[in-house]
Amino acid sequence: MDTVRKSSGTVGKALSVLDLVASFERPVRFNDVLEVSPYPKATLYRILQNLVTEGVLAFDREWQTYALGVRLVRLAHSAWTQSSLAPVARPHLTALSQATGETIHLAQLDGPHVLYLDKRDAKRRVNMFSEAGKVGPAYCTGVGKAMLAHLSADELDRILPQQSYHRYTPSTICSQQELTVELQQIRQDGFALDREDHEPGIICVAVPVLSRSSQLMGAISITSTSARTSLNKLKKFVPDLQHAASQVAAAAEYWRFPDNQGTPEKMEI
Amino acid sequence: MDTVRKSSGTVGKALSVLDLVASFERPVRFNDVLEVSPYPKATLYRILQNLVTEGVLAFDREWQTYALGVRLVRLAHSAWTQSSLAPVARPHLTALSQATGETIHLAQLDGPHVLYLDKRDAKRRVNMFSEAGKVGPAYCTGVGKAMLAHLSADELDRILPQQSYHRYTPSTICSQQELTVELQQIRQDGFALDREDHEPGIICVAVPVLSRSSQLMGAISITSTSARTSLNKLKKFVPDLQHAASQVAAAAEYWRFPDNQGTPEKMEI
DNA sequence: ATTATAGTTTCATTATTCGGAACTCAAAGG
DNA sequence: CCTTTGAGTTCCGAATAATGAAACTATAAT
Repeated sequence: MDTVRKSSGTVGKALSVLDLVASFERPVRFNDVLEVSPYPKATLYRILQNLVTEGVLAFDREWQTYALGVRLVRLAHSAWTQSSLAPVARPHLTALSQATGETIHLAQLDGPHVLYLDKRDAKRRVNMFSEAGKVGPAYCTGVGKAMLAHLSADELDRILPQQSYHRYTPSTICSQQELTVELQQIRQDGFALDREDHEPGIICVAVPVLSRSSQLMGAISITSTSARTSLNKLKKFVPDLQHAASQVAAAAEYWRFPDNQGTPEKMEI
Repeated sequence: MDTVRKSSGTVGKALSVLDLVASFERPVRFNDVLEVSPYPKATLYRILQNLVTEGVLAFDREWQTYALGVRLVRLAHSAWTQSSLAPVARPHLTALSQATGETIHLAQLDGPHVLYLDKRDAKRRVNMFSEAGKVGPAYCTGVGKAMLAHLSADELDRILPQQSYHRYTPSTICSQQELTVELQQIRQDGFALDREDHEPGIICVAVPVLSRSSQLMGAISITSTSARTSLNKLKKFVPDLQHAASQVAAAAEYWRFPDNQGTPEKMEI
């Protein structure tokens, strides 16, 4: 189902096992993993042991189960802080959320999937599939389509075939052809719409976050329900979204600029 | 400074490089990493390349920098969801926060450090990886001491020498001897106090989360400022804390119980 | 033109990993 | 009580991947 990454080296294999354990969404026994893993018993055993000694998997003696370890949470904190748009985008998301009163999402691409990095809830609570760290499909979400539309042809060729094109709702885009047409439109408009593509009753408008050199950095969206508002009303927020996106892009680019600390002492002399 | 984990296998080396990159708290150039890494140029180069192809490091072509990749955020989301106390503790933390109006922390041990898994601010909720995922010292925080007090002698022998015993404030416990005495007291009392050990003006009371078999699972704390309240007043919350801790422990143990799905079909026949 | 610095590639050597097979252990079945 | 079964663990020669000194390239500084 979920595309397995090419796991070339030893590290790749270890990470693929980590993904395998993650995919169970509960602590698993050795045999559970063995059944779905491509590795022979002895090999898998050793890989699991390594991961446990490295603290990236946790082994529960009592239950004899493996689960993802806390070391990952620590690493993710660093990842969130240092690598992504998330920290610089924070105040802008809050501002958007307060200005619109709707749910705001910040996302990046993780391979062929959308990965949600941050979220602001509307005052009124909407029950929805998404929290920081969660992944979702790219071909049928607002942020996903906004990002796909701004990838290079090469990257699209690699990523589009990896989409599942599952029909979540009657309005889901279910083929690469349809998607390609939609992406063309999105590129022209500068924003993407989610017309209940992914969840019935959930609509959204999204814009990409692009660097000065038009490199894709991520996407921001405003989400609501068709009961409360309409796509046309949501579209009114596009300028705000675009403003926020450019602010975030500028902040992200500026943020890494001062780190030109190659040889500061020399320069001062 | 920060203790480097024993990195036995290939995976260990890769993870140690990941930690190295994380420790910069900003995107880094190859040479930055090289200078602090124990590996020769070619070796480090290959390790970094592997990590990039695996999506666990991100390489920025334009700046030629490495940063932790989003794949880690996804894994951490799974780790948070599946392995830790965090998901089951959530409602209990919220309840505590509302009952007391103070800041609540949930933490676990990650090696010798305290790793914060969740937090309730007196006022607003906190984003997942911005606060959750942070690490702190064990020997001078409420949650840290509460957890250390309930480790086995073996584990203490391993972990106590790894503490830094840095004097953050005049009241910081700065030696293993003093700490051992304090832990004895904590074991008797059933709760730990932070008497501005870590930050001036910040006080806290913490209790461990223990399984039925007295295995340490984590710790919960109520934090406040010495300006607003006192240790004696905070102590009044100990029963609430202990109640919450036992609820969380029970929930966590129950939660993994139904997964006894070894041979369900056979049993039904 | 020369030197210095950062990053990349090569390849013979060395160390790890691989995985079939054999083993332990505990529980289920006769 | 003995046998069977299956999960989990260990062994060890063969297969594979990692290692790192050195050479190389590209770019910037002198």
